[in-house]
Amino acid sequence: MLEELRTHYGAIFEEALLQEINQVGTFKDIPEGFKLMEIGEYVRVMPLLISGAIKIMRDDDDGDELLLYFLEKGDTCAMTMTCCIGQTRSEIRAIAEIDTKLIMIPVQKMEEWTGKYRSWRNFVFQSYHDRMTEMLETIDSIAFLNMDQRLVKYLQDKANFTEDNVIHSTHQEIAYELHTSRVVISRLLKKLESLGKIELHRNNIKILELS
Amino acid sequence: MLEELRTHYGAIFEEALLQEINQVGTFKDIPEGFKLMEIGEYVRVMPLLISGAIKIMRDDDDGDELLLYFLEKGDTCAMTMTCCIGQTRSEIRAIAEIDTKLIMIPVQKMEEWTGKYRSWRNFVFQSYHDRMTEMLETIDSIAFLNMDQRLVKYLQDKANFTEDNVIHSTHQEIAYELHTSRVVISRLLKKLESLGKIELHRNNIKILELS
DNA sequence: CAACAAGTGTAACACAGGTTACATTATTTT
DNA sequence: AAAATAATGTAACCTGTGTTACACTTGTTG
Repeated sequence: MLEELRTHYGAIFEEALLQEINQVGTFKDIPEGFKLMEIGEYVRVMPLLISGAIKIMRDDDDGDELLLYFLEKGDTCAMTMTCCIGQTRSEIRAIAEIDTKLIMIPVQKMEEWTGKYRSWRNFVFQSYHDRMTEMLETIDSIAFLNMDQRLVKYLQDKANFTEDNVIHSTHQEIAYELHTSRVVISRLLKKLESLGKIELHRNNIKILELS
Repeated sequence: MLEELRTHYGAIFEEALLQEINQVGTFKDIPEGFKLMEIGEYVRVMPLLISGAIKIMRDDDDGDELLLYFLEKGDTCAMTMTCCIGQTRSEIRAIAEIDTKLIMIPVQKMEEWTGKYRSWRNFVFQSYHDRMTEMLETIDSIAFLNMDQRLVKYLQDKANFTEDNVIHSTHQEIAYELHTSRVVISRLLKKLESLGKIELHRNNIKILELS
């Protein structure tokens, strides 16, 4: 584990901290689709991503849902920290988008390290900042963009972080994440196809040239 | 200043920290409408609110804007911290909604205190958490609610934190904050009035019974 | 292989809310 | 007081997108 830890966090954490993480952290392999966190659950561990991607969704009581952002390698769940400290429940749902490797850190350590390691503090603050920025981008999208623009952005983003120009999603799945209906997504995708920007197949969408 | 500081922050900060804040902080009286921060500006100080309210707006390049949330007494601008540390530019615009008293803390101190005072760390983390939660609420509103529901929520929120059931805004101002047009707001307000929930006057709206 | 489920394509319609245009009323400026 | 400006009221219209309904295709299961 120490090896992978060093690869992804060696540049930002000091040696002593790396050793501590190696000691108290638990390495986990998470399969695609696994639910890591449900709304309303208490948070007891903090994840440090090694590889893969975790989808963060917002849900309301009426079954409405919306994709907020993805966590990738080098990221952590910023909300986890304060949820732990403040003993509050999770506001979001976290699902492995693809197979994912991560290290689980127990709550108490996080608190301890914040006083002890400057690099840890900076990491936590940076994480907060990154997540804030992504929330702002999400707000920009839903407030200022039309559905067709949001869809294009969604396809681009997904192709980027999966490093695959074929997106393995059904129209229904995309509709859930953008909080719209399947018919609307099918309609807009068809328009994109007729513009020569994508190719539609069953269960997957090939991106030709979106930008 | 120490007195007011103690009133609002005495319960959460340790004595030594209160003393330090008193020494290095600058007390400021901000008049209603004053712009504290513009998008793209560098952030050099961190505000601690004593009283009043600060409106945080998101803008895009095309002149679109949207109200994100309000800061009140006991709050601070969470984004400020990491903007300072990371030397990045502000992503948001901050305007005094009403006359506001606050204490400005220079950047270097914040960093120092984070290592030195546990109470300061907790305060900063709590602030991040609160702001995150408010951003999520904003997302809920724009993603899951209709404009009439958002308007009602807006009126309620505003009446709450100004502790005044008369809202001193024009329809145009409300339209900007909810990112819609004046005509739409006028239309919906008129409907609320005909339902006996509000009373419309020039430059102000009296809330009768919204919930 | 028949039956079924899942995924997609498409038409027809409904409606919230954005746009344009103009009238009316209140307030400020000259 | 006249003129200009700001705020509001309202009608008529347009568009994006959500909804319903149904056909068709592909893969799966008994």
